[in-house]
Amino acid sequence: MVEQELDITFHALADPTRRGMLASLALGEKSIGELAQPFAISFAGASKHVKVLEGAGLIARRKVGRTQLCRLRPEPLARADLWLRQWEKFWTIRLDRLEALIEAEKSRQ
Amino acid sequence: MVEQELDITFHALADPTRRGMLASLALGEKSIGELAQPFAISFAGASKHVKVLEGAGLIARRKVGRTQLCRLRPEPLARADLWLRQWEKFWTIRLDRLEALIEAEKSRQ
DNA sequence: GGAAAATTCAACCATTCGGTTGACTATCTT
DNA sequence: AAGATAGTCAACCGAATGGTTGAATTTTCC
Repeated sequence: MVEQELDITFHALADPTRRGMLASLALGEKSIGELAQPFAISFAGASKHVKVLEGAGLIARRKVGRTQLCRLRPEPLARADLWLRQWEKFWTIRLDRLEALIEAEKSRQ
Repeated sequence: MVEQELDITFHALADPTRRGMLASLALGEKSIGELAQPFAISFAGASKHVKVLEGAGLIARRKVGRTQLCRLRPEPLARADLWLRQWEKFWTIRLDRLEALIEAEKSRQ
């Protein structure tokens, strides 16, 4: 069953809009509208993305009046990370170089 | 550009057949046929999965006679892990519990 | 030289994806 | 009671996904 969880988690993470929403939620609870706002996307579109994230267990919601407040649920991220760290031994030698490279790219942009 | 790399990497990882192929490659170089064998899948189907993995930079190939030998390329895994570790602070408190839980599940099965 | 093996390619298929629009529901505000 | 606001639902669309089959290609083996 762990296998299928990874399917769902990695699929949820494979979309830049959804990763952006998670990043936004890292700063605190957000409504669907607030999550949609940075992206050129309809309300219904955002609602679908939120449903995917919820289906992956990456967020939870609570209703406050007419708005839905979403908050981050990090467990699936931890599981995905655990899976990725299986492979650590294959890259550790080069990870320092990689980290520097990503830093360089970030500041170049 | 880092963003799109994550799209492609996470998408490649979102399929159990492809993750299985990576696991198989962790033990050493494999031909397409050897990669296909554990899965109830056609040769051409396996070839497509391999192409996805290659497109994500997760494997490289070299031709030896009429067979294609694939080997693991861990860099994209390292990048994905780097991204996931951004979120570490959201789960660290509970990671020990999670790790135990996954261990328990593994041995229960 | 000819058969067998390891792949790839092209065409096809059903399903899913990410997006839209428009109608609907629920809640708040006035 | 009448908007306006926040969100969902259902239907649709085009593109991509994961799979197949069958023909073609390259290399090896006899």
